[in-house]
Formats: sequence, structure tokens, C-alpha cells
Amino acid sequence: MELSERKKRILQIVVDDYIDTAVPVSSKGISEKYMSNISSATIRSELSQLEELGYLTQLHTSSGRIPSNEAYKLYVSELMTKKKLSAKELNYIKNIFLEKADNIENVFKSAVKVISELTNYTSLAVSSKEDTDKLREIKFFRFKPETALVLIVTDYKLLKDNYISIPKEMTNEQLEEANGLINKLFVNKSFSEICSMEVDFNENFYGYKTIFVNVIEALKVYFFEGEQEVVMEGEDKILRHQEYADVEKIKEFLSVITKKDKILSLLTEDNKDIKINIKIGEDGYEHIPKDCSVVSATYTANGKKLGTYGVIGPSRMDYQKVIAVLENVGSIIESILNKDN
Amino acid sequence: MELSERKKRILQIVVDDYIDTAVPVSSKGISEKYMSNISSATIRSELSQLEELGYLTQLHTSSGRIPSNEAYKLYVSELMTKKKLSAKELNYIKNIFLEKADNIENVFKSAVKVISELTNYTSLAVSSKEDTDKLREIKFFRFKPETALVLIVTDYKLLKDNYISIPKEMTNEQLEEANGLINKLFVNKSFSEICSMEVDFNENFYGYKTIFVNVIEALKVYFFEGEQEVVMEGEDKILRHQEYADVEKIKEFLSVITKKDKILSLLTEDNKDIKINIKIGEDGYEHIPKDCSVVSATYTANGKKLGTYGVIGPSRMDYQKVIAVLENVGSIIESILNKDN
DNA sequence: AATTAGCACTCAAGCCAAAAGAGTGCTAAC
DNA sequence: GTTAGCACTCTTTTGGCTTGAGTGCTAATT
Repeated sequence: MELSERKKRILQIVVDDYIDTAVPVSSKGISEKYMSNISSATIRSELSQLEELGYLTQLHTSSGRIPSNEAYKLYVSELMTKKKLSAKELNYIKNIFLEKADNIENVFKSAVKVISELTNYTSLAVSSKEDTDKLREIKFFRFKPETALVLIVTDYKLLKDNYISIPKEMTNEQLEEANGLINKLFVNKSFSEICSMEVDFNENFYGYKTIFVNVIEALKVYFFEGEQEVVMEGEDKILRHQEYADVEKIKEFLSVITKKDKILSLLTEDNKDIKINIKIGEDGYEHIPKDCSVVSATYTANGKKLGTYGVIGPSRMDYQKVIAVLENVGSIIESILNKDN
Repeated sequence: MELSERKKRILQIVVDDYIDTAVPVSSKGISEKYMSNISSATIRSELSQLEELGYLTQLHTSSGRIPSNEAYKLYVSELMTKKKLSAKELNYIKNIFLEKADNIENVFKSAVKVISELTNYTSLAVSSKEDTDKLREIKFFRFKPETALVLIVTDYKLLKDNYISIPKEMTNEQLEEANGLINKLFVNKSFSEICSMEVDFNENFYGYKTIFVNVIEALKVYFFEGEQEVVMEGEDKILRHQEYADVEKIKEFLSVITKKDKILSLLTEDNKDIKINIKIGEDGYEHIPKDCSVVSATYTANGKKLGTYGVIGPSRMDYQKVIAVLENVGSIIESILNKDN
């Protein structure tokens, strides 16, 4: 059933007011503050119908109404008015990126920081794994007799923390030769091309079979199972919000955000067609704590996905502000990184 | 004034019991549980003298005694008995490092995890900046027309996130030539040697003056101002301890541990001569929240400092356990890394 | 001189009842 | 369909009362 315009308006008021004050919204309050032409009794009957429809709940029989998750969803998709950031906030964003736009890593870190500062929520980001990225160079450094650090540089980044084991008896010269051969074969190919290369494991790979197999294995591990870097900022911001006045809640929240894999799945399960993704607690998203919301956006530049940025906070979240910040930061990052390439 | 043996024993009992139970310790309790040959009245007079001396305090006139920071300090330096880890705990440590001992990065991360798991406190680590480390290779990757990623590999690690700006008009061939020259000059020198090299800035550096200057600058920045990596684990562990049942306390704690620079100074201001460093809230350590303690140890292998590891938690900390864990993890790491090099 | 039993005193914490206040639902009138 | 009025519900606050754990002091004991 489609809601009447007045019901929508009332629902919008309830959500706006509750987001703002965190206090259950009463019929009298609505009538006095927002709809002085309608009596509280009328609003009362509207509210009880909205409750029947599942958009509102009460903490107890004689309390005001608070929005349900359904209400938040409707609010975000239909009821909410878009908000613009203040000139001060926009300047803040621009200045941060002016200072720290020299490389992609710094842009990444600054973005996370800005988002947390401006929204007052814990912000999160993961960099995208980009399988169209082409390999630029592979280089071995023998750190220990049987282990080498493998640096893998692509057009966009340097992959860290890749190690392979090498035969003890291999000389440094042989290792270098193998390094050269691997580069010849792999450079300018994408990860997926390399991984799907018709590799004949019976072939001897110019005598360096073990090394070749190990490198391919390392790439596969990196690409398919490898840990993605999760950056987080403002873990303490959550405490500024009223719903986290209770130690048990804090416990639950912290236990989620200290688990990297949970965060990762929160940010990567996005619907790719939508620019801003919103996940509101409970329904289907097992990793989100009850009464929690995750809002995220994936940024792209030059046709490549850069990463997914977002915030996590109570479902009573200032969606207007969060969405405005994510959109603005996004467009600034994208313009910086599109510009000079 | 030197404490009598009995006062020491009583103080030890109070600290042990308080660490264990978090409940103010009463004269009756001491007499019944630990000193059945002495009456509570006698203990009462001892306690009030210990209070006079500054080792104990009371929450209110009719409560039991709790240890002061002075008491914790004395406890750690004189009163505490050393504890051994259980076979189960020792096995846990060994198994973790068996699995993940393939490279120094993984050892680092595993250590932080193990320490947090076994102690039930938030654990921290910073890797040491080692100025005796010799440069092994420098390599440029031009990512953008005017920026290059500079990989700096030393005998022990790969330095990340170093970028220099390069003249736009420079060709890739010239950049490579410059790279070769820099390697010739710098390889096998330590950071401090390079930074103190008599560099004649009027000289042309084979025509690549800008690049040379920028690389030296990058090294200096990295070495003198560069951010050190701080790793943290178990940020939520703090909530398991009674003193953090209060949201304000949690706020304070989180606001400290989310500030990287504060953590850094907590771990690096150590007295280098002592193996285990203990800092107990308030006195002189401005970055430690009130009623907080930091216990840390610096690990070395092959004569090189690897990093400083520690935990942060309430001053009512299980020092016995923490110290035992830090010592055991330390000796295992050191043996692993000494072994194969 | 050190130790101890005994007792008065203090203070936190738990409990209960009463009062205040904010909201709602319902009904009857407009 | 809207509204005023009123009874009813439930939370929150307050204050008093009780209980109990613990101390400090004093006088007796060893």
C-alpha cells in the first residue's frame, strides 16, 4: 500500500527528528514543532497507523515513536531531502587533498580521515582488487637462504608482503636469471591473464620450474585469497552517539570492527550498480551488529575502481550528512586522480 | 624508609588479591585467606601505616584498601613473584610461530596477535628504525609523469610509501640511468652514512642533481620524521576488564589508542637498558591515560633491534602474566630470527 | 611493646513506595 | 475527518530505610 502524502511527511518528520535528537518522537511534539495546523490527536492516529504498517515502534506503551529499519530504508530512498555541505566543510575537504594529493596511498588515507572527521562516524575503506591492472615488473630480493621477497609492481600499485620459498642450492645469479625470464613472460599481462595462462607443469621452465610455480602460486594467493588492506579511522567516534552509552553495545560494536574479515565483507558485498550503498542492520547482513548501518560508495578514476569507502554507525545515522560527505569526497578524489594521468 | 618484611608481604597480598579480584582488599580478608596467624586488627594497623606511606588508598572511609601507583611500582620491581606460562600457553605460542615464521612481517603480526590473545589486553608494536641497516637496492618506478615511487630495500626490510617528484621532461631512460648511479653511490651504506655524506650541492651529480637531492631528502624524511608503522590488536579487549565498565573511561582509552603518535611515543620513550619497561599512569607519562599502564619490551636478533612490543591496560594489570608472555614471545621470536641468518 | 577483642561509626548499595511527568488510546462532539 | 478531553500506562526520580562490610579506636591481654 502506498502511503498518503501526509503519512510520508509525518514519517519524514519522525525520522528527521529522531536522527537529530535520539528521543522518541511524540504526537504533541510533531504538531507543535512541525505541523501547527494539525492537532496532536490527528497525528496520534496517523502514528498508530504507521506503526501498524511497520514503520514505527514504541519502547513501551506510553512512549513516543521511533523509526523501524523499514522506516530508515524508505527515508533514504524516498523521504530524505539531499543536503549540501557548508562552504567551510567543502573547503576543509579541498585543503586536505591539496596537501596530500601526491600519491594514491596518501589520497586513500586522507579520504578515510576526512570522512570520519566530517561525519563523526567510524570510517572504513578497502582498496579494490583490479584484475585489469597490468603487471609492470616483478623483482626478487633474497632475504634469507630459502625465502625471497617478491615485489610486484603494477601500473597502479605496489603489492606488499609477498614471499616465496626458493631452493636453498640456487645461486643468486640463477635467481636473477629466473627473475629476468619471469618478467619476460609476465610483464604487461593482467593477473587474470597470468593465472589462466596455459601452464604446462611438466615443462621445465628453462630450468626454473620451482620458482615459476611459486610465483604463480603467490599471485593466485594474493589475487584470490590475499588479504586486502582495510583502513579504518575514528574507531572512537562511535562513543559520541547516544545509543552507545551502554557498555554491552560498545563491546559488540568493537568486536565487529576489530575483525578485518567482517569489515571486508561489509564493504565488498555491494551492489555494483548503485553509487551509494546502504545496509541497515539485521536484514540479511549478518556481519552488521543489530541497530547498525553501513553506508558506502565505490570510487573510480580512469575507468578503474579505486576502492570502497564508507562509514559504520548506529542505524539512527545522519544519512543526509554521510551521503553528502561521501559524494563530495568521491568527486574530489576522482577529479584529482583523473586529472593527471 | 625501608618497609618491614611483614609490610612487604601484606602489600604483596593486597596487590595480588586486588589484581585478581578488582575488589578493595579488607583486613579481615587478608587475615582469613592469607595470614590466619595474625588477627584482622593487627593487619588493620599495618594497612593504615601502608596507607600513610602512600602505598594504599581507600575509596571511602569504610572501604577496603586498593594499591596506589607507588604500590604497583614496588610490586613490579620487588614484590611480585615471577610466573611461568602453562604448557598449553607455551604450545600455543610455538604453534603460531611455526605456521607463520616465513618472513619478518608475519612474525611481527603474529607476535602482536599472540600477545593480545594470551594477556587479554590491547597489544601494540612498533618496528624499530635501525640506522645500522645497510641499503641493498633503490629502484624507481615512474607512476605519473612527475612522480616516482622509490622502493628502498635494506637487508632487513622494504620501505614503503616513498615518493619523489621528478622533472617532467626527464625521459624514462634518463631516470633509469639516474637510478643506476644512485645505486652505485648508496648501496651498502647505512642511512646515517648516506645522510652524512659530504654532498656538494653545487656539483651536478652527473646531470641528475634534482633526483639525487630528492632521494636524499626522501631518505632523511623517512628516517628522521617518517611515520613508523604501529600495529595494534585486541582494541576491544579492554572491555573485559572491570575498570572499563564506565563509558567515559572507554572514551578516554579509545581516544588514546586511536592516536598513532601517542602510541608511538609510549613505546619509543623506553629506557634502553632495561629489557621490560613499565610505565604506570600519570607520573610523567602524559600520553598514558590515568589509571593506565603500559608494559613493553624491545626485541633484538642478530644484534639488530627488531621492534618494541607491549600491552596497554588498566594499572590493575596482571603484570605477572604480561611479563611472562612478553618474555616468552620475545625469546621465541629472537630464536627464530637468529637461527636462519 | 605488640597483639587482639570489642564496639561505635561510616558509607555504599539495595529496596520500596510515592510522586511527577510524558505519552498514548479511546470516546464523544464538532 | 478532526479534535478536545480524560483515563490509563509506564518510566524516571526522589527520599527514606535497612543491611552489611569495613574501619578506627580503646582497653585488655600476652
